[in-house]
Amino acid sequence: MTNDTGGDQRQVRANKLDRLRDAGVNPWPERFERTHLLDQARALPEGTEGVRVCGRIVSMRVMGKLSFATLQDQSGRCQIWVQLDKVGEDFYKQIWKKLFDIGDHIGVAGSMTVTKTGEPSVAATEIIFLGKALRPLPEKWHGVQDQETCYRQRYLDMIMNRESIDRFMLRSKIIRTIRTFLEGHGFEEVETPVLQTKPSGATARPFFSHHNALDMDITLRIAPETWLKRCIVAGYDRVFEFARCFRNEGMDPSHLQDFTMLEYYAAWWNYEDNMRFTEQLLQHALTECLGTLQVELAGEKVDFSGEWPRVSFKDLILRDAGIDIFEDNTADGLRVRMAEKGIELEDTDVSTLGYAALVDQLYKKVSRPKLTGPMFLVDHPVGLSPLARRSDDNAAVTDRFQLLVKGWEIVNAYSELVDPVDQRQRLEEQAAMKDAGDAEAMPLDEEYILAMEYGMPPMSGWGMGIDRLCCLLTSQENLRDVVLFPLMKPT
RNA sequence: GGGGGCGUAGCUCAGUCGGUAGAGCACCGGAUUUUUAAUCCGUAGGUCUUGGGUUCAAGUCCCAACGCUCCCA
Repeated sequence: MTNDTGGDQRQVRANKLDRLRDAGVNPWPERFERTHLLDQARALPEGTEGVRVCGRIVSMRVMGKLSFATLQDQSGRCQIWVQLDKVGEDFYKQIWKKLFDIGDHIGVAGSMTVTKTGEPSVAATEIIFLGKALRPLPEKWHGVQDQETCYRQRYLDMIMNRESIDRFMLRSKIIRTIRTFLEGHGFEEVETPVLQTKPSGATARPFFSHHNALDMDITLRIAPETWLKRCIVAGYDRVFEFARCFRNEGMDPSHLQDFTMLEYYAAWWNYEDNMRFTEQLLQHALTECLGTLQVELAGEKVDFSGEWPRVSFKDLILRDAGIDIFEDNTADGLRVRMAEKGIELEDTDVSTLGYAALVDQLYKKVSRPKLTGPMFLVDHPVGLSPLARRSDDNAAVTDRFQLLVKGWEIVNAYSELVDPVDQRQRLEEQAAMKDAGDAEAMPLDEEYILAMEYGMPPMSGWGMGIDRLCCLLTSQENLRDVVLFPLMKPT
């Protein structure tokens, strides 16, 4: 080939594809018999024979009769050493030099060698073509820097940026570690429906869809909660689910519409048992996955060791705003005192909020951003927690906790409400708020109350944003950086 | 919803006061038997996100759209 313009690198590679076929080389063969991952090969003693490795070519240093190339697989990288008189002159000059590109997949058979510069290398006696890449990889030194490309073409990000693939491997390990821990503590993994006839288990705006066969509008689940509690009614002692959930709300670095929530329910526990278990679970996960209980996030040290402080909702707001939220627990009373303290909630129509929603907004405004944690926020007002058990000591609050880290709510849990009469009443209040225009309020779910009426044991339930936890443990500040393929608008 | 930043070769980035579109890597041709950001010689590669406008002249200034991003709410 002489007059190739080189302008269109894809066209150049497409031409090489034809020439590979002309030379009798299958550009996409079906398999390769491998003996070692690349990092395993690197660790082999010098002189080991019969080594067969494979991977993607990520760099090539080609000379007249001798070449080096670096292969990459999931485990890492290893250099290969290609010598003209070992692989044959025709192959070296016509196939290897002319038709192999960075980005292609190849297999190499040979023996382990260490080069003069001390680099472990597979000295090739045979090179097997395993897959043509029609497009060039990004630049070898800088890789892909563009955030948009990293999200839209995550595979490029992961090919080029080792820390990116490491981050996703760590996410898998975190999930694996937690799953194993739960299984080791008597929890059964179950799967519950994503398609729902009405959203429940949280206060959030759902996605809507349509079921054609039943000609029925449906929503995607916003939480697996009421299904998992039905499992406890059914007789499971402890259940959990890694549940993909969907909430049709605002999108920012700490909220995605499509996210993974781990929920578990344990019969016979209360929320205090659950707080202690939460400490064990997360301390175990941190130790296993990071080897430390000190996590640095955005330049701030977060220490997960020991027992984490418990702070009540009331005390927290009293501390940060000087307001006792229970002194006059009406929306109007709270509005008056917020005005006295000069606290304004921009962009929110304060006059329409109910008491509970107002407390929630106040907390998000004056307290949540300041919290580094880890800290258990406890004793939430009843109106904020329609599915949580009312405290026996104070009917205005629930036996609930949230784990806060860096202003993020990582865990939400409570002693579950198992009283079907109280439950009905509270869902009726929610339904009334929904009728009054609160899009987040929970509708009344008769099917769920029916299940409750068959009898529930005392139990404590727990939910954790897996994506947020992964951000914490990988020192990321944007959820999209721990999601393989985040939703992007079409270009 | 409001505000800021960004969009130039496959990738990473320059581009001055508005005056011929630049580099490195990658690619293409050649040389090269211990390289590892290989080296050396020679080439080629552009709808400057899109659409309007101002101007003798726009990557550059103005307006709008699209996409990404950050902050505020």
